[in-house]
Amino acid sequence: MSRYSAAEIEAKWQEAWDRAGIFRATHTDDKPKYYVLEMFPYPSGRIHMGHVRNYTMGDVIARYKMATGHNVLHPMGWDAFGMPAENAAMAIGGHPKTWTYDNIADMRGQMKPLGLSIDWSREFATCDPEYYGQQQALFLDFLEKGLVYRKNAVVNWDPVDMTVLANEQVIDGKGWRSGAEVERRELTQWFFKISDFSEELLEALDGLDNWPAKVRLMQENWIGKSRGIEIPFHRTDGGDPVVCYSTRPDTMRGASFIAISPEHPLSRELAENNADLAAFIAETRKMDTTEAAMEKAEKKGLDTGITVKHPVWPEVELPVWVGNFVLMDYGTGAVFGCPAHDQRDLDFARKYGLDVRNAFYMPGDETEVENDALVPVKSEKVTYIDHFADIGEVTSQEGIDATIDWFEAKDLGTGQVKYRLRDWGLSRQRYWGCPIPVVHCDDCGVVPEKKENLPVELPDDVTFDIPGNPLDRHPTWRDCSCPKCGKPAKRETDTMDTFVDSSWYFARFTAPRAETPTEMAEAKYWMNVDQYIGGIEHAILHLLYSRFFARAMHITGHLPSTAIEPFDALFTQGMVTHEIYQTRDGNGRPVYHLPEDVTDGKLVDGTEVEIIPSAKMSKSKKNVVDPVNIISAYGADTARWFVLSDSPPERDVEWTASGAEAAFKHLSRVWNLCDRIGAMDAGTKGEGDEDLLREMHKTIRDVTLGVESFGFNAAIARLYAFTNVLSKSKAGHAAQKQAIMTLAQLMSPMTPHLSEDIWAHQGGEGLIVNAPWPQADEAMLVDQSITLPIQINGKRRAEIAVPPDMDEAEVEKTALATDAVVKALDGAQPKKVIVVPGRIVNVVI
RNA sequence: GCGGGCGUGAUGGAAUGGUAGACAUAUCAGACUUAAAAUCUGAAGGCCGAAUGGCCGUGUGGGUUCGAGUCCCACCGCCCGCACCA
Repeated sequence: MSRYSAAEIEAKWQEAWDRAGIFRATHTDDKPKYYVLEMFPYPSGRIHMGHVRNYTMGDVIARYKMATGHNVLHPMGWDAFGMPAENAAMAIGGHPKTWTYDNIADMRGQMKPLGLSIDWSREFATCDPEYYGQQQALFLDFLEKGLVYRKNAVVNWDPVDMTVLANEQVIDGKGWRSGAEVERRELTQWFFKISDFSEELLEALDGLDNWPAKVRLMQENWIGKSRGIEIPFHRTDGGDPVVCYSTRPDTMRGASFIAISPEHPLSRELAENNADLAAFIAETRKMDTTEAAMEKAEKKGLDTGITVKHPVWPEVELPVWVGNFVLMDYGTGAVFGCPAHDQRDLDFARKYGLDVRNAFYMPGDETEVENDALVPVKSEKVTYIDHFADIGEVTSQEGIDATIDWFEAKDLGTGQVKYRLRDWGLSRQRYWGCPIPVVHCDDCGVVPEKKENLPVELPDDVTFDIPGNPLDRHPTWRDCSCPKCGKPAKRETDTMDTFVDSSWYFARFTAPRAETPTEMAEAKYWMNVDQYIGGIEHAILHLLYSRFFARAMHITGHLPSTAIEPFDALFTQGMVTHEIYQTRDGNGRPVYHLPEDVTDGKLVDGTEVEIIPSAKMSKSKKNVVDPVNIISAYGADTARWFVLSDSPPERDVEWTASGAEAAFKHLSRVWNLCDRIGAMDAGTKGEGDEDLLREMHKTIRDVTLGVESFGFNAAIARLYAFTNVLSKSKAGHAAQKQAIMTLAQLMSPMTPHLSEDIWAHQGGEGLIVNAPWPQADEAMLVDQSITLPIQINGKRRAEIAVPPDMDEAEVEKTALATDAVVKALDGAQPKKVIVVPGRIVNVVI
């Protein structure tokens, strides 16, 4: 008897697939195409279990689709620009380019043993000049269509990475990568006009039926549509009115002050002749250097001395304050305060002694409140009658809309739809990114580089000994001639946000060597991505940007109109987690230990470790298992099998040594079964052939369903169960052989190497990867006898064995004849008998 | 604060409104072995019982239904996303 040797068979079959060029995708019309894509990795240098899980899921889909007659595209590339390469260059010397390409080579080497069905001929890295040159071409086309523009803006500045961050990249006031508190700076930057697409990006979410509802909802919230109204408040001194934005004009009656942003033009204007105000504005600016501080900062304000008239009751005058809490870049930078119905406004009003006025009265509340009366705040949600608009009850968005209409009808304001989504700032003051292909000319201003001069390549001779952007201080790289007038000019030294790189790579895979960003015929054929798989952490940024890019690429003629939603189906998989093992050093600080150094809760020297519940694998906590070690210990099939088993794919899966061990044991068992069946005499007759084959067909049905619905864990459980049946089966050789070959096929998306080997051992024709997916025989799915539970008043009391086609009346008769029912009825008639064919009988007494 | 999700054995989890706990881990027992590992066989939600069996059981409390882990309402707990957004 031979032993299951993963190392041997995995290398062998990978070579066989390579030789046959099985995974190379070619454009043919004789089969339906299927494009499966996993979010491409950042080349950090090591693959981790998260990668293994992600790519294994994609591989299961890809291989299943191949077996079901699809022309599959399953590519892989590298999201290769970004800070870590520069950080490495700063920390250990060397060049980001060398570091990155070395890492790519390493990771490719670690990935290939997984036996993924990837078309490596399409591989590229975003830092290849062939790729980013096409990205520059896209940029120029976007520029021409007004999809990208330059403006002066207050931006998020990461003082550690020394670069600008998009709003989306600021999390809790900190840089998403560096974790440094983000400052606000005013700079001239490039922006994608994603905000023009707010409504479309929002509306189209409805069509993304095969996206997780959660992701759609997150995008919806991020786009943040709100309907409100802009209302001019006329100044008592005759100056330009102060226009406020509100989504709750129904609270207008409770308005008791106006607050404008320190960055509001009026604030700036007034500050010129008001030293106190100038000081206040300067102070808020200083205070507001970090977003985090802003969130916690006390609400502060300063009275400008200006007053405005209430739009509905002009006799009521409201003071205008400058408030540090008013954002200039949302709405109009000016709001009216309604302290009676807003906690923040109330805090502000109390602090500065401003009025608190009730805006509504409760139904049934007989006492009408005077305009300027101070009333207690009603905290409960109220159904209220609006005082100034004769529009009845205002309880919902419809009521608010009616209020807006009322204001518009009286010419007191203009209804406005606003979005939270801002334009996407893409300029980064970094070296290791795609250069923005424009030139600054003293005479012509900002001039796009000519397409024939693309790619604008990054210079290799740069150093990272001082912080900042090496392109800025490069002696010659900046020098160029103006594409327009030919005079000496300077290149832009900012590079693009790396999210740009990942916003269109899926399209590039359809024609990775094209001389243009895409080739329409290829894009039309392969797009959209039929199944996209990746982490939930990209629910907003990457996926929203990609959706914008697909639209922009359509407008610029790089994608067909059918591809503006690039991902037909999205699946967000959970993480791979592991327990954390820690001890304490002399000062009580935690010291972490690698799982491989811990046995039975103890270190080699016998020290007991503290076990902290499972968390995302992270190097700093040392709760990592290196896929390379797992593959060399057990083989890729074991790793693949285990990351798919146990937990539903969308949930986290905990890596445990015993689980990995169990996966390996199971594969060995299947291998041994194959051996056992191979050793049987071909003519051997046995017992229970039909039972085995029935079970086999049910397994085909269940596993097929499982694979199609991302129920990989359930599919695997079913395969375990069938293996158990097969190993105990006394069936004859022919039936057992059929069973093991089908088992191998059903396992092949998950354990392709083992499956190939079994197939070959059993004399299967060709490669299993080319074999069509087994079909469940309907006739074999029906048992000759089924067991029906009998309930009495909803509690299970007995069961009967009946033929599956027995009619309901007969089933009822049989059920009523069982001892338990006869006894319970005690001669009486049942009130009701419910027969659910094939499932259950319930006798109601 | 707003929005969303989830609560099932010791553990991961399974279950189109129809026998709750499939499958796996850990555990226990047995076989094989001088022994261990490996392998194989079996037990196992809780309580009562020698047993046939009975009662209870999917966070808590109600409801709908012949029948609820699943649907509805309220509450408790945990997780995630968003947020000086007017």
